Amino acid sequence: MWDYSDDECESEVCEEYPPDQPEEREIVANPHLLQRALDNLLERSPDKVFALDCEWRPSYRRGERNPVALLTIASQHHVTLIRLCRMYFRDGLLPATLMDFLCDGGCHFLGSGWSSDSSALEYSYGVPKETWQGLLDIQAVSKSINPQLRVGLQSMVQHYLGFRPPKSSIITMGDWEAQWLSDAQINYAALDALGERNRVALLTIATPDRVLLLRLCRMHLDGDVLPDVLLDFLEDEGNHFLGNGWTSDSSALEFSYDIQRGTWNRLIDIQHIARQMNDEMRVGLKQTVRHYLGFYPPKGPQITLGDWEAFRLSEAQINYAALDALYVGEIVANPSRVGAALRRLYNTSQDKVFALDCEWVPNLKHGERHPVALLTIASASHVVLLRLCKMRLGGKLPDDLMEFLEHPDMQFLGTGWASDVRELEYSYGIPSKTWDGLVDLQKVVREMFPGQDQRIGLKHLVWQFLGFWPPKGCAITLGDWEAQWLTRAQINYAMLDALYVGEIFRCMRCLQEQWQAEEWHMRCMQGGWYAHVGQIAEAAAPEEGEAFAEQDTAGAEEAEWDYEEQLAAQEEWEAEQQELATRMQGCSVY
DNA sequence: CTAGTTCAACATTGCAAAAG
DNA sequence: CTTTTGCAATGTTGAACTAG
Repeated sequence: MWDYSDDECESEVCEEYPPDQPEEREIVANPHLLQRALDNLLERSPDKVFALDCEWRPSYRRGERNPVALLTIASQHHVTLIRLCRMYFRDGLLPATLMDFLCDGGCHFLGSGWSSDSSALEYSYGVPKETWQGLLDIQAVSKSINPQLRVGLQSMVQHYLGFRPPKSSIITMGDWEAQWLSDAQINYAALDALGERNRVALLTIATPDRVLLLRLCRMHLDGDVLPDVLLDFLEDEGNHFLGNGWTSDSSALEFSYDIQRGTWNRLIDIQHIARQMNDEMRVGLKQTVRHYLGFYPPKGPQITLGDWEAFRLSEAQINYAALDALYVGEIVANPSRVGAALRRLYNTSQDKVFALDCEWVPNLKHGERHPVALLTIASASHVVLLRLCKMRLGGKLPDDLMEFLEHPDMQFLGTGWASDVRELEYSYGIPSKTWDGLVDLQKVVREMFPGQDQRIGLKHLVWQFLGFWPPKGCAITLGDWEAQWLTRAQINYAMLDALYVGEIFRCMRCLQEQWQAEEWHMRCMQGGWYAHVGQIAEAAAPEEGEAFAEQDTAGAEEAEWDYEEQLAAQEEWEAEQQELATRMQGCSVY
């Protein structure tokens, strides 16, 4: 049945032992001697740590699987080779004596790359995979302390033991593996290295959670209930945990060990922190702040979310009032008056930068599609509301308007303009190339902050650059834009919507000029925004800027505050890392 | 050689936000 | 209410390793 004879196998085992060979070894090929051999093994192994390995004949054909021929059980000073191939088991299952030994809760088992061995044992002798729940796979350990190192035996031996394993035929290799695993010193060496690595290698992000995962795996051996030591450690308010992309890990843990996600409420995800460290602007966002503050215990002056909101709101009132009072609005429903209105708009504008926005009756039902009802054009001081739905245009915009829109000297702005382009093309056949020169602030911000959440609506832009949350009632947005008379609220809404866009753009430009902070500069360069807006700024006349100086300084101050907060957070994080490092020292995996 | 795994890249799905 | 869009979780595939 076997390619190589039994004698050959045994002689290899006997002759090729390394110098530090075990004092005793035993080869069992008779089921009746099994109990005695196991007792003997237990007796000589005070630490009850046993390494396991299986050997079977390689299969070279699809579907062909050879049963496990040899099971090696090794303690520090004793190796027992159980020649399963020589034994006859009545029901094809391993004898109870062996199974009892393997399931003994008082013993600790080790393996290397055990998954393949366990599947082979299951196939050969019906050993259920659950038997190995408490087995510690040193490949996993090695991976957790040194993810770069290959988990092959060659690499691991060389790394942990400092010499190259004898490279020879498959047989010697296999036997050497048995010997290698049997030597508990190796395991100790590996685990010693683990403790050491834990201290220094904590920065390698994968380490903490892998180690923690191993602990769980290890603890599970001793009983179905999670050990109190571990639970206490996890729920100890004095401990701090770090993770990297923890969401997926926590779900895996929940699935595997039924650990509640709530356990990780206090866990700090380094990915989040890192993202915020690199990005000063987005920290101002409400959601990010909530997230941010939610993770850090209140320090110094208590800054709650409510306080934040209050702080913002006071500014919001100022801004909102200023915006509302500053602008002159004009509603045009007569095609013949479009030209005059646009000329007024053009003449009162100093920088020739115009913000555009469209409104239409919402398509509430499937297949419904309403034409654009209102086109809002805003300069820095004037707003023109063109009620296209009242002009009886017959699917074509007035020439004056088209001329205005296609004028090369003017700069147009929009946010999320893609959908507006679609609607305008559908309603009035405006070719999309008309908008080639249009700056979409949404796109600009997306370029500025790569890697951030790209779902940036006008609401967020206003918050980010103007410092308050615009009131955006659904009732107005979803209202009837084709009504005979627009309500005051609708007019306000439409005006502000367009004005916000213009204000944001001017705020950006002022920030660009005023804020010489290095990060900002870098970010602008990176995002290509500098070139984008800078070009426009050069072409256009200088901005009067008086009305907005207040806002800009406020924005700059705030950004600076955020930046300082981040520095503090970074220091705190580093301190926590230190603490964690010392803490992890005390919690070796084993 | 085959079987099993791990990890990446890619596609798919569901969800939340934003738009009117 | 519908639609679109990006994100995050999930599923799938294939290459690279490791095992005998």
